[in-house]
Amino acid sequence: MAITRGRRAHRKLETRDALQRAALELVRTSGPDAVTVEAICARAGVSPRTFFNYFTSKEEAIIDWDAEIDAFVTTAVADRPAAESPVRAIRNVLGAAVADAMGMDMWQDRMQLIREQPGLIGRFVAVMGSVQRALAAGVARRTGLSSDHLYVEVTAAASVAAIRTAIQAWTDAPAGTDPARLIDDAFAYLESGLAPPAG
Amino acid sequence: MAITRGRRAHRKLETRDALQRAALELVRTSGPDAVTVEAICARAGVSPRTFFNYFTSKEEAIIDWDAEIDAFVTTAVADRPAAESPVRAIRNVLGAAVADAMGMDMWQDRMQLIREQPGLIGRFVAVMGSVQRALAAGVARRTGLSSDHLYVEVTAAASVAAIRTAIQAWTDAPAGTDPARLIDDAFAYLESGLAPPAG
DNA sequence: GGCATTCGTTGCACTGACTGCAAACTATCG
DNA sequence: CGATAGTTTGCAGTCAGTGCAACGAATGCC
Repeated sequence: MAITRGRRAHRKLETRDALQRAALELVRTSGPDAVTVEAICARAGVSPRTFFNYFTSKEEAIIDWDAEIDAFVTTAVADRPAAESPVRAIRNVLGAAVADAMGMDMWQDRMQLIREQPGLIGRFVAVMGSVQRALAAGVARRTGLSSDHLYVEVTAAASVAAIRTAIQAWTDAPAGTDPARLIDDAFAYLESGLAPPAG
Repeated sequence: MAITRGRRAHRKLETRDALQRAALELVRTSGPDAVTVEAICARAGVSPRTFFNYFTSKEEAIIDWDAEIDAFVTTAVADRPAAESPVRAIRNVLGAAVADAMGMDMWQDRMQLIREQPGLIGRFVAVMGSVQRALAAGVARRTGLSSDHLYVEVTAAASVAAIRTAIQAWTDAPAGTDPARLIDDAFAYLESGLAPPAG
Protein backbone atom coordinates (compact mmCIF):
# COMPACT_ATOMS: atom_id res chain seq x y z
CA MET A 1 0.00 0.00 0.00
CA ALA A 2 2.60 2.49 1.08
CA ILE A 3 5.09 1.60 -1.63
CA THR A 4 2.80 1.26 -4.62
CA ARG A 5 4.62 2.11 -7.81
CA GLY A 6 3.85 4.53 -10.56
CA ARG A 7 2.86 8.10 -11.16
CA ARG A 8 -0.63 7.38 -9.87
CA ALA A 9 0.37 6.40 -6.34
CA HIS A 10 2.75 9.29 -6.21
CA ARG A 11 0.04 11.75 -7.12
CA LYS A 12 -2.17 10.30 -4.40
CA LEU A 13 0.38 10.87 -1.69
CA GLU A 14 0.97 14.34 -3.06
CA THR A 15 -2.71 15.21 -2.98
CA ARG A 16 -3.13 13.89 0.53
CA ASP A 17 -0.23 15.93 1.71
CA ALA A 18 -1.44 19.01 -0.13
CA LEU A 19 -4.81 18.76 1.60
CA GLN A 20 -3.23 18.45 5.01
CA ARG A 21 -0.89 21.35 4.46
CA ALA A 22 -3.68 23.46 3.03
CA ALA A 23 -5.79 22.83 6.10
CA LEU A 24 -3.02 23.75 8.54
CA GLU A 25 -1.98 26.84 6.61
CA LEU A 26 -5.55 27.98 6.34
CA VAL A 27 -5.99 27.87 10.07
CA ARG A 28 -2.80 29.79 10.66
CA THR A 29 -3.53 32.50 8.12
CA SER A 30 -7.28 32.96 8.27
CA GLY A 31 -8.36 31.62 11.64
CA PRO A 32 -10.32 28.51 12.59
CA ASP A 33 -13.65 29.70 11.20
CA ALA A 34 -12.25 29.96 7.71
CA VAL A 35 -11.39 26.28 7.61
CA THR A 36 -14.22 24.83 5.60
CA VAL A 37 -13.76 21.79 3.40
CA GLU A 38 -14.47 24.02 0.44
CA ALA A 39 -11.68 26.45 1.37
CA ILE A 40 -9.20 23.66 2.01
CA CYS A 41 -9.92 22.15 -1.39
CA ALA A 42 -9.69 25.47 -3.20
CA ARG A 43 -6.24 25.95 -1.71
CA ALA A 44 -5.14 22.42 -2.51
CA GLY A 45 -6.55 22.60 -6.01
CA VAL A 46 -8.97 19.69 -5.85
CA SER A 47 -12.70 19.34 -5.79
CA PRO A 48 -14.54 19.28 -2.45
CA ARG A 49 -15.85 15.84 -3.26
CA THR A 50 -12.32 14.53 -3.55
CA PHE A 51 -11.53 15.59 -0.01
CA PHE A 52 -13.71 12.84 1.35
CA ASN A 53 -11.94 10.26 -0.75
CA TYR A 54 -8.93 10.90 1.47
CA PHE A 55 -10.36 11.78 4.86
CA THR A 56 -13.64 10.80 6.43
CA SER A 57 -13.87 14.04 8.35
CA LYS A 58 -12.44 17.52 8.27
CA GLU A 59 -10.67 16.87 11.56
CA GLU A 60 -8.82 13.88 10.16
CA ALA A 61 -6.99 16.11 7.72
CA ILE A 62 -5.70 18.30 10.53
CA ILE A 63 -4.83 15.57 13.01
CA ASP A 64 -3.64 12.64 10.96
CA TRP A 65 -2.56 9.40 12.55
CA ASP A 66 -0.78 6.41 11.17
CA ALA A 67 -1.58 2.92 12.38
CA GLU A 68 2.10 2.12 11.97
CA ILE A 69 2.88 4.37 14.91
CA ASP A 70 0.59 2.31 17.11
CA ALA A 71 2.25 -0.89 15.98
CA PHE A 72 5.65 0.61 16.75
CA VAL A 73 4.53 1.69 20.22
CA THR A 74 3.23 -1.77 21.02
CA THR A 75 6.43 -3.59 20.09
CA ALA A 76 8.65 -0.91 21.63
CA VAL A 77 6.89 -1.27 24.96
CA ALA A 78 6.90 -5.03 24.75
CA ASP A 79 10.61 -5.15 23.93
CA ARG A 80 11.93 -3.02 26.79
CA PRO A 81 14.13 -4.86 29.31
CA ALA A 82 12.14 -7.22 31.49
CA ALA A 83 13.47 -5.59 34.64
CA GLU A 84 11.48 -2.42 33.98
CA SER A 85 7.98 -2.15 35.38
CA PRO A 86 5.23 -1.63 32.80
CA VAL A 87 4.86 2.08 33.56
CA ARG A 88 8.57 2.54 33.46
CA ALA A 89 8.68 0.84 30.08
CA ILE A 90 5.95 3.14 28.78
CA ARG A 91 7.73 6.13 30.24
CA ASN A 92 10.94 5.18 28.51
CA VAL A 93 9.29 4.59 25.16
CA LEU A 94 6.97 7.57 25.07
CA GLY A 95 8.95 10.12 27.00
CA ALA A 96 11.61 10.64 24.38
CA ALA A 97 9.32 10.12 21.40
CA VAL A 98 6.68 12.59 22.48
CA ALA A 99 9.21 15.16 23.59
CA ASP A 100 10.81 14.94 20.16
CA ALA A 101 7.48 15.28 18.42
CA MET A 102 6.59 18.30 20.53
CA GLY A 103 9.77 20.00 19.52
CA MET A 104 8.93 19.48 15.88
CA ASP A 105 7.33 21.88 13.50
CA MET A 106 3.63 21.30 13.32
CA TRP A 107 2.67 19.80 16.63
CA GLN A 108 2.93 23.02 18.52
CA ASP A 109 0.53 24.60 16.08
CA ARG A 110 -1.78 21.64 16.26
CA MET A 111 -1.97 21.71 20.05
CA GLN A 112 -2.80 25.37 19.93
CA LEU A 113 -5.53 24.56 17.46
CA ILE A 114 -7.05 21.85 19.59
CA ARG A 115 -7.58 24.34 22.39
CA GLU A 116 -9.30 26.82 20.16
CA GLN A 117 -11.41 24.52 18.07
CA PRO A 118 -13.60 22.27 20.21
CA GLY A 119 -14.38 20.11 17.22
CA LEU A 120 -10.81 18.91 17.17
CA ILE A 121 -10.88 17.64 20.73
CA GLY A 122 -12.93 14.67 19.68
CA ARG A 123 -10.38 13.78 17.06
CA PHE A 124 -7.52 14.23 19.49
CA VAL A 125 -9.20 11.96 21.96
CA ALA A 126 -9.73 9.35 19.27
CA VAL A 127 -6.02 9.40 18.49
CA MET A 128 -5.14 9.13 22.17
CA GLY A 129 -7.50 6.18 22.44
CA SER A 130 -5.61 4.55 19.62
CA VAL A 131 -2.35 5.06 21.48
CA GLN A 132 -3.94 3.71 24.63
CA ARG A 133 -4.88 0.48 22.91
CA ALA A 134 -1.35 0.20 21.56
CA LEU A 135 0.08 0.67 25.05
CA ALA A 136 -2.32 -1.89 26.49
CA ALA A 137 -1.22 -4.41 23.90
CA GLY A 138 2.41 -3.79 24.80
CA VAL A 139 1.80 -4.13 28.53
CA ALA A 140 -0.22 -7.28 27.92
CA ARG A 141 2.66 -8.91 26.04
CA ARG A 142 5.07 -7.83 28.74
CA THR A 143 3.09 -9.17 31.68
CA GLY A 144 1.42 -12.14 30.08
CA LEU A 145 -1.93 -10.76 31.15
CA SER A 146 -4.88 -10.36 28.81
CA SER A 147 -5.19 -7.10 26.92
CA ASP A 148 -8.46 -6.32 28.70
CA HIS A 149 -7.28 -7.17 32.20
CA LEU A 150 -8.20 -4.30 34.49
CA TYR A 151 -4.60 -3.68 35.51
CA VAL A 152 -3.46 -3.50 31.91
CA GLU A 153 -6.22 -1.11 30.94
CA VAL A 154 -5.79 1.13 33.97
CA THR A 155 -2.06 1.32 33.34
CA ALA A 156 -2.52 2.28 29.70
CA ALA A 157 -5.29 4.75 30.48
CA ALA A 158 -3.41 6.44 33.32
CA SER A 159 -0.25 6.67 31.21
CA VAL A 160 -2.13 8.34 28.39
CA ALA A 161 -3.71 10.68 30.93
CA ALA A 162 -0.24 11.60 32.20
CA ILE A 163 1.06 12.23 28.69
CA ARG A 164 -1.98 14.26 27.77
CA THR A 165 -1.65 16.36 30.91
CA ALA A 166 2.04 16.97 30.28
CA ILE A 167 1.35 18.04 26.70
CA GLN A 168 -1.40 20.32 27.88
CA ALA A 169 0.87 21.82 30.54
CA TRP A 170 3.56 22.33 27.96
CA THR A 171 1.31 24.30 25.62
CA ASP A 172 0.41 26.53 28.55
CA ALA A 173 3.99 26.89 29.73
CA PRO A 174 6.25 29.79 28.73
CA ALA A 175 8.17 29.30 25.50
CA GLY A 176 11.39 27.33 25.86
CA THR A 177 10.07 24.97 28.51
CA ASP A 178 11.45 21.47 28.12
CA PRO A 179 8.63 19.04 27.26
CA ALA A 180 10.71 16.03 28.33
CA ARG A 181 10.89 17.43 31.85
CA LEU A 182 7.13 17.77 32.15
CA ILE A 183 6.52 14.26 30.85
CA ASP A 184 9.09 12.93 33.27
CA ASP A 185 7.51 14.71 36.22
CA ALA A 186 4.04 13.54 35.26
CA PHE A 187 5.19 9.90 35.17
CA ALA A 188 7.05 10.34 38.44
CA TYR A 189 3.78 11.31 40.11
CA LEU A 190 2.14 8.26 38.56
CA GLU A 191 4.85 5.90 39.74
CA SER A 192 4.73 7.30 43.25
CA GLY A 193 1.05 6.34 43.50
CA LEU A 194 0.04 10.00 43.19
CA ALA A 195 1.52 10.94 46.53
CA PRO A 196 1.45 14.72 46.98
CA PRO A 197 4.79 16.43 46.28
CA ALA A 198 6.91 17.25 49.30
CA GLY A 199 7.56 20.96 48.62
CA MET B 1 -32.90 29.56 37.98
CA ALA B 2 -33.85 26.11 39.12
CA ILE B 3 -36.78 27.24 41.27
CA THR B 4 -38.37 29.84 39.04
CA ARG B 5 -42.07 30.13 39.66
CA GLY B 6 -45.00 29.95 37.33
CA ARG B 7 -46.54 27.82 34.66
CA ARG B 8 -43.94 28.98 32.18
CA ALA B 9 -40.92 27.63 34.01
CA HIS B 10 -42.74 24.42 34.69
CA ARG B 11 -43.46 23.91 31.00
CA LYS B 12 -39.80 24.50 30.22
CA LEU B 13 -38.60 21.76 32.52
CA GLU B 14 -41.27 19.49 31.14
CA THR B 15 -40.23 20.13 27.55
CA ARG B 16 -36.58 19.59 28.32
CA ASP B 17 -37.36 16.33 30.00
CA ALA B 18 -39.64 15.25 27.18
CA LEU B 19 -36.87 15.85 24.66
CA GLN B 20 -34.39 13.81 26.63
CA ARG B 21 -36.76 10.94 27.14
CA ALA B 22 -37.80 11.04 23.50
CA ALA B 23 -34.17 10.80 22.42
CA LEU B 24 -33.39 7.84 24.69
CA GLU B 25 -36.56 5.97 23.81
CA LEU B 26 -35.96 6.54 20.13
CA VAL B 27 -32.55 4.94 20.31
CA ARG B 28 -33.88 1.97 22.19
CA THR B 29 -36.81 1.35 19.89
CA SER B 30 -35.55 2.33 16.46
CA GLY B 31 -31.77 2.13 16.65
CA PRO B 32 -29.13 4.83 16.63
CA ASP B 33 -29.58 5.82 13.00
CA ALA B 34 -33.18 6.81 13.56
CA VAL B 35 -32.23 9.44 16.10
CA THR B 36 -32.44 12.64 14.09
CA VAL B 37 -33.35 15.92 15.69
CA GLU B 38 -36.48 15.91 13.60
CA ALA B 39 -37.55 12.51 14.92
CA ILE B 40 -36.83 13.45 18.51
CA CYS B 41 -38.92 16.58 18.19
CA ALA B 42 -41.77 14.79 16.50
CA ARG B 43 -41.90 12.38 19.42
CA ALA B 44 -41.64 15.14 22.00
CA GLY B 45 -44.23 17.27 20.22
CA VAL B 46 -42.16 20.38 19.61
CA SER B 47 -40.67 22.04 16.58
CA PRO B 48 -37.14 21.08 15.49
CA ARG B 49 -36.09 24.67 15.92
CA THR B 50 -37.07 24.52 19.59
CA PHE B 51 -34.71 21.64 20.23
CA PHE B 52 -31.74 23.94 19.88
CA ASN B 53 -33.19 26.34 22.40
CA TYR B 54 -32.57 23.61 24.97
CA PHE B 55 -29.49 21.78 23.75
CA THR B 56 -26.65 23.00 21.61
CA SER B 57 -26.12 19.57 20.09
CA LYS B 58 -28.01 16.35 19.61
CA GLU B 59 -25.58 14.58 21.92
CA GLU B 60 -26.30 16.93 24.79
CA ALA B 61 -29.85 15.70 24.95
CA ILE B 62 -28.72 12.12 25.40
CA ILE B 63 -25.88 12.75 27.84
CA ASP B 64 -26.97 15.62 30.02
CA TRP B 65 -24.76 17.01 32.74
CA ASP B 66 -25.46 19.37 35.56
CA ALA B 67 -22.85 21.88 36.70
CA GLU B 68 -24.15 21.36 40.21
CA ILE B 69 -22.69 17.86 40.21
CA ASP B 70 -19.26 19.31 39.49
CA ALA B 71 -19.62 21.79 42.32
CA PHE B 72 -20.64 18.98 44.66
CA VAL B 73 -17.66 16.87 43.64
CA THR B 74 -15.26 19.71 44.27
CA THR B 75 -16.48 20.44 47.79
CA ALA B 76 -16.88 16.77 48.65
CA VAL B 77 -13.25 16.09 47.72
CA ALA B 78 -12.06 19.20 49.51
CA ASP B 79 -13.96 18.32 52.68
CA ARG B 80 -12.69 14.76 53.16
CA PRO B 81 -10.59 14.23 56.31
CA ALA B 82 -7.15 15.81 55.99
CA ALA B 83 -5.43 12.52 56.79
CA GLU B 84 -6.52 11.03 53.47
CA SER B 85 -4.23 11.42 50.48
CA PRO B 86 -5.75 13.24 47.49
CA VAL B 87 -6.33 10.04 45.50
CA ARG B 88 -7.82 8.37 48.50
CA ALA B 89 -10.16 11.32 48.96
CA ILE B 90 -11.22 11.08 45.31
CA ARG B 91 -11.66 7.35 45.62
CA ASN B 92 -13.88 7.76 48.63
CA VAL B 93 -16.01 10.44 47.04
CA LEU B 94 -16.44 8.95 43.59
CA GLY B 95 -16.35 5.25 44.37
CA ALA B 96 -19.70 5.13 46.06
CA ALA B 97 -21.31 7.82 43.93
CA VAL B 98 -20.41 6.30 40.59
CA ALA B 99 -21.26 2.79 41.70
CA ASP B 100 -24.69 4.04 42.74
CA ALA B 101 -25.19 5.82 39.44
CA MET B 102 -24.19 2.74 37.50
CA GLY B 103 -26.77 0.71 39.33
CA MET B 104 -29.44 3.18 38.34
CA ASP B 105 -31.84 2.97 35.46
CA MET B 106 -30.57 4.87 32.50
CA TRP B 107 -26.82 4.85 32.83
CA GLN B 108 -26.47 1.27 31.77
CA ASP B 109 -28.37 2.06 28.59
CA ARG B 110 -26.33 5.17 28.02
CA MET B 111 -23.02 3.38 28.35
CA GLN B 112 -24.20 0.83 25.85
CA LEU B 113 -25.11 3.67 23.54
CA ILE B 114 -21.75 5.33 23.81
CA ARG B 115 -20.07 2.19 22.54
CA GLU B 116 -22.32 1.95 19.54
CA GLN B 117 -22.54 5.56 18.53
CA PRO B 118 -19.11 7.10 18.04
CA GLY B 119 -20.63 10.56 17.98
CA LEU B 120 -21.46 10.24 21.64
CA ILE B 121 -17.89 9.53 22.69
CA GLY B 122 -16.98 13.16 22.21
CA ARG B 123 -19.80 14.21 24.47
CA PHE B 124 -18.86 11.61 27.08
CA VAL B 125 -15.29 12.85 27.04
CA ALA B 126 -16.48 16.41 27.47
CA VAL B 127 -18.44 15.41 30.55
CA MET B 128 -15.45 13.53 31.95
CA GLY B 129 -13.35 16.62 31.34
CA SER B 130 -15.81 18.59 33.38
CA VAL B 131 -15.49 16.09 36.22
CA GLN B 132 -11.72 16.24 35.90
CA ARG B 133 -11.72 20.00 36.40
CA ALA B 134 -13.97 19.56 39.42
CA LEU B 135 -11.60 17.00 40.91
CA ALA B 136 -8.60 19.23 40.24
CA ALA B 137 -10.32 22.09 42.04
CA GLY B 138 -10.97 19.82 45.02
CA VAL B 139 -7.39 18.55 45.14
CA ALA B 140 -6.10 22.10 44.82
CA ARG B 141 -8.10 23.23 47.84
CA ARG B 142 -6.96 20.20 49.80
CA THR B 143 -3.25 20.59 49.10
CA GLY B 144 -2.99 24.35 48.87
CA LEU B 145 -1.46 23.96 45.42
CA SER B 146 -2.65 25.84 42.38
CA SER B 147 -5.37 24.25 40.28
CA ASP B 148 -3.01 23.99 37.33
CA HIS B 149 -0.06 22.55 39.21
CA LEU B 150 1.17 19.48 37.34
CA TYR B 151 0.64 17.19 40.32
CA VAL B 152 -2.93 18.35 40.74
CA GLU B 153 -3.71 17.91 37.07
CA VAL B 154 -2.07 14.52 36.77
CA THR B 155 -3.92 13.30 39.84
CA ALA B 156 -7.28 14.47 38.49
CA ALA B 157 -6.59 13.12 35.00
CA ALA B 158 -5.37 9.73 36.20
CA SER B 159 -8.33 9.39 38.56
CA VAL B 160 -10.76 10.10 35.77
CA ALA B 161 -8.91 7.59 33.61
CA ALA B 162 -9.29 4.97 36.35
CA ILE B 163 -12.99 5.67 36.72
CA ARG B 164 -13.53 5.62 32.99
CA THR B 165 -11.70 2.32 32.68
CA ALA B 166 -13.70 0.79 35.51
CA ILE B 167 -16.96 1.90 33.93
CA GLN B 168 -15.87 0.50 30.62
CA ALA B 169 -14.87 -2.80 32.21
CA TRP B 170 -18.19 -2.95 33.96
CA THR B 171 -20.18 -2.57 30.76
CA ASP B 172 -18.16 -5.43 29.30
CA ALA B 173 -18.44 -7.60 32.40
CA PRO B 174 -21.14 -10.25 32.84
CA ALA B 175 -24.41 -8.99 34.31
CA GLY B 176 -24.47 -8.79 38.08
CA THR B 177 -20.85 -7.70 38.44
CA ASP B 178 -20.37 -5.22 41.26
CA PRO B 179 -19.27 -1.86 39.84
CA ALA B 180 -17.93 -0.72 43.24
CA ARG B 181 -15.45 -3.59 43.19
CA LEU B 182 -14.06 -2.62 39.80
CA ILE B 183 -13.69 1.02 40.78
CA ASP B 184 -11.97 -0.01 43.96
CA ASP B 185 -9.53 -2.26 42.13
CA ALA B 186 -8.77 0.40 39.55
CA PHE B 187 -7.90 2.92 42.28
CA ALA B 188 -5.85 0.34 44.12
CA TYR B 189 -3.66 -0.03 41.04
CA LEU B 190 -3.33 3.73 40.85
CA GLU B 191 -2.37 4.07 44.51
CA SER B 192 0.21 1.33 44.18
CA GLY B 193 2.02 3.30 41.48
CA LEU B 194 0.74 0.91 38.82
CA ALA B 195 2.80 -1.98 40.09
CA PRO B 196 1.84 -5.18 38.30
CA PRO B 197 -0.51 -7.45 40.28
CA ALA B 198 1.12 -10.31 42.14
CA GLY B 199 -1.06 -13.16 40.81
C1' DG C 1 -59.91 43.72 33.80
C1' DG C 2 -57.17 45.78 30.39
C1' DC C 3 -52.70 46.65 28.59
C1' DA C 4 -47.80 46.52 27.75
C1' DT C 5 -43.96 43.65 28.39
C1' DT C 6 -41.44 39.62 28.48
C1' DC C 7 -40.18 35.26 26.98
C1' DG C 8 -40.64 30.76 24.75
C1' DT C 9 -41.98 28.84 20.23
C1' DT C 10 -41.91 28.49 15.55
C1' DG C 11 -41.01 29.03 10.41
C1' DC C 12 -37.74 30.39 7.07
C1' DA C 13 -33.61 30.75 4.95
C1' DC C 14 -28.99 29.70 5.09
C1' DT C 15 -24.21 27.48 5.80
C1' DG C 16 -21.54 23.51 6.05
C1' DA C 17 -20.39 18.52 6.76
C1' DC C 18 -20.92 14.32 4.64
C1' DT C 19 -22.69 10.36 1.32
C1' DG C 20 -24.17 7.71 -2.89
C1' DC C 21 -24.22 7.52 -7.64
C1' DA C 22 -22.88 7.83 -12.18
C1' DA C 23 -20.06 10.04 -15.64
C1' DA C 24 -15.57 11.67 -17.20
C1' DC C 25 -10.85 11.10 -17.14
C1' DT C 26 -6.22 8.87 -17.05
C1' DA C 27 -2.41 5.87 -15.82
C1' DT C 28 -1.26 1.20 -16.55
C1' DC C 29 -1.00 -3.25 -18.77
C1' DG C 30 -1.44 -6.57 -22.53
C1' DC D 1 -3.70 0.86 -29.76
C1' DG D 2 -7.31 -0.80 -26.89
C1' DA D 3 -9.17 -2.82 -22.62
C1' DT D 4 -9.08 -2.17 -17.76
C1' DA D 5 -8.85 -0.46 -13.39
C1' DG D 6 -8.43 3.39 -10.32
C1' DT D 7 -9.26 8.63 -9.52
C1' DT D 8 -11.67 12.77 -9.83
C1' DT D 9 -15.62 15.28 -10.12
C1' DG D 10 -20.52 17.08 -10.38
C1' DC D 11 -24.98 16.49 -8.75
C1' DA D 12 -28.50 15.66 -5.77
C1' DG D 13 -29.75 14.86 -1.32
C1' DT D 14 -29.76 14.31 4.12
C1' DC D 15 -28.87 16.18 8.42
C1' DA D 16 -26.84 19.28 12.07
C1' DG D 17 -26.79 23.75 13.59
C1' DT D 18 -27.58 29.16 13.55
C1' DG D 19 -29.60 33.91 12.96
C1' DC D 20 -33.63 36.45 12.36
C1' DA D 21 -38.09 38.00 12.71
C1' DA D 22 -42.89 37.08 13.67
C1' DC D 23 -46.26 35.05 16.57
C1' DG D 24 -48.53 33.84 20.88
C1' DA D 25 -49.09 33.05 25.62
C1' DA D 26 -47.84 34.02 30.52
C1' DT D 27 -46.80 37.74 33.54
C1' DG D 28 -46.63 42.15 35.80
C1' DC D 29 -48.32 46.74 36.27
C1' DC D 30 -51.93 50.18 36.70
